[in-house]
Amino acid sequence: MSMKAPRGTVDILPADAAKWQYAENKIRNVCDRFHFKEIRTPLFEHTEVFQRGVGDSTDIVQKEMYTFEDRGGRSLTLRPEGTASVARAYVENKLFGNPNQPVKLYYFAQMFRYERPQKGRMRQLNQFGVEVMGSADPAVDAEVIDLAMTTYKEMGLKSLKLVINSLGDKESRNNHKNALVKHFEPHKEELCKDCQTRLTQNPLRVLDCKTDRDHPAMRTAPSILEYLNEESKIYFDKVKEYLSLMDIDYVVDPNLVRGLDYYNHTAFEIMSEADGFGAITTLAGGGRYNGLIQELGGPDTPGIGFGMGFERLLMALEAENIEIPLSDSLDCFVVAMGAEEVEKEAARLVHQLRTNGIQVDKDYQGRKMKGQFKAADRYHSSYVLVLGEEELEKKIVHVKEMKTGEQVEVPIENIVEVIKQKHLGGKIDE
RNA sequence: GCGGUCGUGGCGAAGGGGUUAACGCACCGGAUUGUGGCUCCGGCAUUCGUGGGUUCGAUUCCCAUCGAUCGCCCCA
Repeated sequence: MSMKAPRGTVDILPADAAKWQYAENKIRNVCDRFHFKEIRTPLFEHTEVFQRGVGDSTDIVQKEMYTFEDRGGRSLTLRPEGTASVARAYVENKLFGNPNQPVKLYYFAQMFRYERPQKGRMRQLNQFGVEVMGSADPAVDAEVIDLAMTTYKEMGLKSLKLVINSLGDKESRNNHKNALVKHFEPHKEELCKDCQTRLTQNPLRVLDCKTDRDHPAMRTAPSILEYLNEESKIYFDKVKEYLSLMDIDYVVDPNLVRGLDYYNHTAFEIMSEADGFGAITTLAGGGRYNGLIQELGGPDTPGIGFGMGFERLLMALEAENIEIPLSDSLDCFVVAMGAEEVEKEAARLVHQLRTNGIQVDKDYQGRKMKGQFKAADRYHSSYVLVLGEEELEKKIVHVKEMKTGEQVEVPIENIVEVIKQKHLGGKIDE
């Protein structure tokens, strides 16, 4: 086969699409209760939106973006994440002028990142995400985390771990950064290559390194939490307090460093602890980004949000053996057997039933009667309507209830009525 | 971007340099002249991811490439 979906992309076939719909409906329901509104932004943006929004030094911008030039010579990029786009929309549409602050938004969107695919990592991925812009209340941080946790819990997930940290405000971050450099500088030669470059570009990341995790200097490295100034510390304490009173369990991990430049204060990740989940355990991640909106040309506006991987959500459901209730049924299957006149009447009948709110299908493969019944059985059809030469002549149709095997004769003109009564009762709205 | 494993019919899965590439499931047809879920019989021919090489001959050996998968980096 030469025509294949591009690497890192997949087709979501009907059986799976039903699961997606189920999960999406659940999530929309949660968002509705939290009073979040949906926003849809373009699939691509000017490349600069991500360069400035996400940050030039990040992996995403440096090596993962799908960037192309359009026919007008503009540099565009398929969105690699959601926050920068939403922030751009917030600024461009002057949502900061809306009296309903904070603006609470959610989105379902595909993201694109040029990475090596593996389980739970695709080049085109789907995220559910949330952004709250316009409030610096720590209770909002808790609300956003609550929304994510509620979503997972209502899907039935149990093996979850919420990890939080504070990156502090600008002053705290700078002080910590300087302390880190000072701390690791004497050991620079002993650290891995990546860490040596991290030390100059983004010292925070050194703490996250797995290669050097056992280096003695790691243990004694200055924690960001020790460098939080009074204001940042109070803020973080309040977030934790709100989480506690909502009965949301969390673990503070001072080494949790989110990969995007725009984060400050609260950062969090939700991970799966289910057995055999794979190497990638992060289900969702997010944090506060108080400088981002200003960076994109808007007023100085605080914000916080998260991105939740949809593929990973479904993986987690599978890992915890959570069944998704899927309905795979059919009200009626019309079996037609005979000359063209019969086929014509069958087509008319199918149409008539459908326009009366009944779910109907028929055979189009030229199957014999037995084959048509087998098909009806595969579709789990409740009823089979048999129409042949005889029936056509007598203007009737045989209605067989598949579950019981009972079969009755019904005049064609009454068929809609009878099916509705027999099977669907008052369920159908006209 | 780096490393390990793998790539046979719709699906699952044997095999191994040489006439027609097992088997199971599914599907279609027949036994049952117009009725499903059981049983029996039959059918399912363009071929062993793709390209190249070695060879008298390759699906089986070698190389490359693409893809899948697991791990590293990093993240959803």
